[in-house]
Amino acid sequence: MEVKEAERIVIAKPVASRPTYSSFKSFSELLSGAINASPPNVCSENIVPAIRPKTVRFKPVFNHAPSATVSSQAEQSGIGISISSDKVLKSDVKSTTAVYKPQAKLVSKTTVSLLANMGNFGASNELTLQSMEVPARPDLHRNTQSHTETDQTSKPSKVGSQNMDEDPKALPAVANSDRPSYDGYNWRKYGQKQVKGSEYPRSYYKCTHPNCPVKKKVERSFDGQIAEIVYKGEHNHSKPQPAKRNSPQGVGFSSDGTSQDANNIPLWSNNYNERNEGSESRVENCNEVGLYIPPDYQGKAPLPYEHVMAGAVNAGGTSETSVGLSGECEEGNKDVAGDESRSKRRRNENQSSEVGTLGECIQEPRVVMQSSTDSEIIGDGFRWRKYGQKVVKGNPYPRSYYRCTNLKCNVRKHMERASDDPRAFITTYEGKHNHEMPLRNTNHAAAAADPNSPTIKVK
DNA sequence: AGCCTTTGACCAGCG
DNA sequence: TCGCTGGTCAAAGGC
Repeated sequence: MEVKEAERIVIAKPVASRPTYSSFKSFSELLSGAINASPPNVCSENIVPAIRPKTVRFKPVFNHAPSATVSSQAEQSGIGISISSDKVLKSDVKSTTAVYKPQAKLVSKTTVSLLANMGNFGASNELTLQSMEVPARPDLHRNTQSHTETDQTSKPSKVGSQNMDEDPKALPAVANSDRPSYDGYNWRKYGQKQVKGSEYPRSYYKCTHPNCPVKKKVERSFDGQIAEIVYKGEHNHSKPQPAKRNSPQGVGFSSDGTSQDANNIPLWSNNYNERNEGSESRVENCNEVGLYIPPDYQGKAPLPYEHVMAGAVNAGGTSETSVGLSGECEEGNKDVAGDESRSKRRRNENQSSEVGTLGECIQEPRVVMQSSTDSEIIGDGFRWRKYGQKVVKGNPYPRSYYRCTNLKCNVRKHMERASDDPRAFITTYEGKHNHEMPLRNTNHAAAAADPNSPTIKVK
């Protein structure tokens, strides 16, 4: 376990400084570009049309760059974002967790609270929300999947739960972290296993759609935070319609993770459906940016940078924009809890509000605010609107949810701070951009060029 | 009744 | 060829 993180960490280590927005963009842009475009560059492998959501874990260094956003940090730091998740290291694609360690600063509770206010979402599905440790805004962004992605461990899991305190109903969504359904697809968990290299158990999910080959692997921290999410394959169907099960709990991410959430949760729901989560492939080796992505990494989470960047961006904006959903925090833990019966978990989670410790967590009613502002954040080259924020049970830090502002684009991303390692940000991308990057200016190039910008190294 | 989670066991790939 | 590890299967149980 330890090892794992270490590895992850290794992956990206942004410098403490916060990325400036600009830089951020560039970086992100690069990333985004990579993502979107399937540039000829490198990606020799398959071009996956669909975006694969990836979970990246960033670990910000706590240098505090107060203002620096993660992204910037990354850039500045010259992060090298190397992807070295264990898996990555290994050869396999497996988990792709890129760890990025921006120096995020921890934010005071106040900040947190603010953030929280913004929205606490609990995402629970895949993502677990992390507590609000929030770094100042930028930091907020945590990149997941993965899913992954909270930290009860290190932090008082309680915190996360706090949110949950709400009524079960209110929290409805507490979804199970297990499933990542927030992406709009329905998933069935078919296995869970403790993987050698990773600290957390890995859960295996299959898209419940009849002929859909898509599978996803999610590693969740004890907190429920998603440490890593790896998608395989592309959905050969549209997203299921929202109405599904009921989630007793309510909206949000259902415990099941399945689409329920979507249904239930109006807020999110809009987006829930994302497109494909995964394409099988991975990200392929290359980013558009030209960064080389290790095969292993492929398919997995997005590059750290992105997240980072995004995070930074978001961060800036996050608070502002973010909408907060409250409630659901807990879900993420599901897996964690795993063993417990779901029902119990759900109940407990929802009901129990033990949590609450941190003021941060906001127990807010599920409600949701939709992001009022549409703050559009541009981090990775795409414009993102924060539509939710939630504290996940295990993670004291809030998770922020972003959608691509492009009307036709269903891509979403979740960012959160790893509960187990506040310094780490986890970003999970879902879906694939079906449009070009809005920002062309940005400094992708620059970023790329920027020595500070993280570099991805592949084997 | 249907669907999902849990979990131990089994299988396949790789070194 | 053996052992390890990851991924998947499938029974049991719950909602």
